[in-house]
Amino acid sequence: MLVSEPASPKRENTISSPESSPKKSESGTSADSSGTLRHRLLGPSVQKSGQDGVNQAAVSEIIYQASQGSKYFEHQKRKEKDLTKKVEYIVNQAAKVSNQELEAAEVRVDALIRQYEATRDLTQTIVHVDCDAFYASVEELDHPELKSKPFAVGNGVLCTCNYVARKFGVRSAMAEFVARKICPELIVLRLNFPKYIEKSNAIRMILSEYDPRHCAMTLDEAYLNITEYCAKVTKDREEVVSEMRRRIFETTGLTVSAGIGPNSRVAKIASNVNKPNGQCAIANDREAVMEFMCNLPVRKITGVGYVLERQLLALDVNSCGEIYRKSALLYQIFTDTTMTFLLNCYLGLGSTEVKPIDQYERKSVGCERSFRAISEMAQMKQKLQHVAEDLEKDCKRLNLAGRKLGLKLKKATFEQISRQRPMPRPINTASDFYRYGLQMLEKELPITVRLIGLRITDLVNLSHEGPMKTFLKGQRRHNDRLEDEPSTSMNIHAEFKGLVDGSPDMHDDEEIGELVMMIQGSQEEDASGVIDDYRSSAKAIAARDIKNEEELVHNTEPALESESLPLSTDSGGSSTALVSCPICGNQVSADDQALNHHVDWCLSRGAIREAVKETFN
DNA sequence: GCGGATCAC
DNA sequence: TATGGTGATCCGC
Repeated sequence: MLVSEPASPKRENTISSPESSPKKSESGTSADSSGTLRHRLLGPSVQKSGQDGVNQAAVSEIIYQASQGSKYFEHQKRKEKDLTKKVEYIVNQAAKVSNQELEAAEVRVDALIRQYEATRDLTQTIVHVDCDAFYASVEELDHPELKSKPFAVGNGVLCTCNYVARKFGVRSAMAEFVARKICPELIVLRLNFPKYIEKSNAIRMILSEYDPRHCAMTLDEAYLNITEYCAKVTKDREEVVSEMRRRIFETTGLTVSAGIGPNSRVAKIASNVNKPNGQCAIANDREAVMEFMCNLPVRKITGVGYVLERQLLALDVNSCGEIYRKSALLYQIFTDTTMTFLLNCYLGLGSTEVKPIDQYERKSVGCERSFRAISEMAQMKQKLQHVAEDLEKDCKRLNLAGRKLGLKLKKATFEQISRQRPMPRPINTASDFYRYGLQMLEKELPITVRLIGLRITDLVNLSHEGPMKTFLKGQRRHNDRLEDEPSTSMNIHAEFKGLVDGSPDMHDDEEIGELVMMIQGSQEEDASGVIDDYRSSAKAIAARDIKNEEELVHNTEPALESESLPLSTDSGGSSTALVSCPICGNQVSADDQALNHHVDWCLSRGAIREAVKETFN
């Protein structure tokens, strides 16, 4: 059943003209970057829906004029120049590739394609659901009079805007002052998360009926596997999704768009096709999938951003189908990782597994803040302190500590620098964050910064139980662990990477007990001996090197953060006493664990972070 | 392992 | 006058 023969009929002959790229006439140093710079300044949401009648050239000119001369503008200009240089380099490299090399590459690429093709799974029906202009639509429910007026949600930078505003060329991620130049009558509302969270929960409640294990990526986006549901109700998948969308609209007043396909990649891309308030289904059929992908502009592929698009275009790869046409050349230019990613896109392959977001293990937690550029130490200390306190809050809430601390600075010029340092022990307090962060900051002086951020990695999970229980648990035997906590995010990472069982991805219980004591106990000063002991006992970090094969490339799977659970998904099923969530006001099981979990989710920065999301729609 | 970059949202 | 915050991953050294 595995068709090894690529469907795409033609592949560009290796003996193709080396001088076939017409647009290289301009020597790109600085003169031609004006055009691409405008493109860059336009931002990431240009090709999104709702901008049909927009005069992009005029909008682009206004943005350019409004930005010109600012530090931000100059930084973008530098970056654009660098990129142009890099693209030129790549084109030069491409010209040097010999026909012999191309032929050899062709053989390898074909082998790769056969290998990937063999993984194709057309048995699942995956749906990607995407709310239309989510924040804006929620606001319209409370302010119906806004429906006919251009308005946006955000603060300084727009998170999203309604479709009226989009007609003017207003977009998400646009600076507010720029947006007002484009659309002087624009109304800007501030973010109101409790409202968005509540609506999001209501939507997820409905999604759960179609797939209790759906994956809520953000407040306004989710993946479902409706294979089982369709079988159960013996209904057509399009009918099912249509009904689901109708129900969402009837109960929340919000419209959503959906994509249906054999895997998440196809579903995700398809959900944008008939936005807003539409759906698009791609049959679980190899030809249908390949055809759908074939004419897709490369920028529409999730994972292809501004930079990769520029590089692909320079190699005359405009559409997804052209990836195959140029695959031998691409193989010589890009890394294996990128090549794997591109070929999987061309083939329309993707993940067919959907699982709840809380099954993913968080790898870092951080906090950063922008402000007017400063250079005095006293002021920087104050900002650092503030960031450290915010980070502590998140750590406490998530019950995490970190073995490494990272400092991020953005200079007044918008140039960013980051410094990272292993800690003598896992840390999770503001005072530690501040102290060690300050040490790193001092090494960068003198400096003028407009942003300071702190982030911890190499996380230690302190959750579930208090230190005592954890300590006791540490005394037990290895075997006890398995039947213990069925759901927690401990070993999921390993499972995710296909390691499943004996993977030493996390620390075992003994280590955790030890860690808790170290953190809570010797808060002061680095008992170096003890620490070295601890560190040397740390297990080998598997995981990283395993991605050699298979996808996992460019976010094949959603890599997400922490807790996400709707209401009363509570599996204990015990007494179902309900209380009101203090955050969203919804009814939640009064069960301690369930309630805590829900509140955690409600407060989650992951949810709040949505503030700045919706980089499109 | 670190720092810079890219990407998503 | 003026352009976000959180998290992940990849790549080159």
